[in-house]
Amino acid sequence: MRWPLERERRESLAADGAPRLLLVDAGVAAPVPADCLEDWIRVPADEADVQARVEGLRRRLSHHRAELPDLDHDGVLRFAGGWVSLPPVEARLMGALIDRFGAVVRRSDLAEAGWPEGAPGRNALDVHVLRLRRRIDPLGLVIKTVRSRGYLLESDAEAETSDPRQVHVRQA
Amino acid sequence: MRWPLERERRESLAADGAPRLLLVDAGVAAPVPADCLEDWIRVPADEADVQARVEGLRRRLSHHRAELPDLDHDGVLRFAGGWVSLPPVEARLMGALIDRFGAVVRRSDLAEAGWPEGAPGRNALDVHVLRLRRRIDPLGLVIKTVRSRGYLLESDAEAETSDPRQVHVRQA
DNA sequence: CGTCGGGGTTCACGACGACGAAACAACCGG
DNA sequence: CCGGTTGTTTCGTCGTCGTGAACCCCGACG
Repeated sequence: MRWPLERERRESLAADGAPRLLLVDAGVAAPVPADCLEDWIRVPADEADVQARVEGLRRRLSHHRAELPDLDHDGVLRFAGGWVSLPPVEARLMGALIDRFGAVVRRSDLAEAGWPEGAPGRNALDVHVLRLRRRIDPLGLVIKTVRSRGYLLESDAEAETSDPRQVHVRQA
Repeated sequence: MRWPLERERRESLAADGAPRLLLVDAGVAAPVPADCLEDWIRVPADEADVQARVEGLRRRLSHHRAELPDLDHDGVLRFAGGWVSLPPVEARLMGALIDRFGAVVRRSDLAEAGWPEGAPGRNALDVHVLRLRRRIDPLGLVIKTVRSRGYLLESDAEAETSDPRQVHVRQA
């Protein structure tokens, strides 16, 4: 991406833990990388050099961090360098969503995961999904609704590239 | 260091886990970094760019091997260039927190660490955590509460990226 | 073409429990 | 006597979790 042109794009990607290569314009002070998944190069530059940096980023990405959100036994959810703590019910829901990260989890399965001893009212699940959404938002995680089928967890970087309506139709 | 002149020095430093900045001569293919603590720049280069890369490496270094707070046998806690002395009980609590730095320590485990001969009243732990918080604040250390699960020690640099719920009003 | 209803989202509320904080009493070493 | 440590009590605050209800979107149906 361009620098400093695409400043806010950099921040949103950083929040998601996505790798970034900043093409720094001449005469601009070089930015200090925010984390291990960011690099920069001054343009104009040799194409081979750019490729070398991209390859370096790619290697760090795979070797360094698992792409999956991680939920430990104490209800702490870690993702993209940040963390939040989840209360018991939401931790169990999140566990079920992570098990099928990127795929649809049916409402009944979620209810089963959240309340093994039998679910309370029907609306309880909706409310907990709402609260879970708010909680994981700062980590760059998103819970999407697939109408009348269930919910789906993904990182909001991938979320931009998919049209909700098409997902709805294509699920047949 | 020079590249490709000091090839074997690069390998020995890499083995030690030391950060490296390769100054790549013109006309030589750029090497792909072996790990997160290596970077390269093509010479001749602007001095400011070199400094930016060095700073980036430094930041990654502290990110990777986050220096742990150090607690000696006399109850002196050192971190980030400063120190405070801790009374016996709080020193034992801090020891348990450092052992699991960045992870959740259950209240029961903390109580066990603080009072091996049996815990006093129920609130004693709360109060000691409170006093510990005030003591370590000037060092840039933060004890976060993970409700109904325990406590978690981290440096306040990483704290910015985490749980936004617990932003406390700071006291004079 | 209106309206009805299912599916989802969001808010407000109440009950309960966990935690924070201050104030206080007892203790101890210099 | 004084200041620092320790433990307790008490009260206030806030997070958690279920419920009810308002609302929105959209497709079905007469």
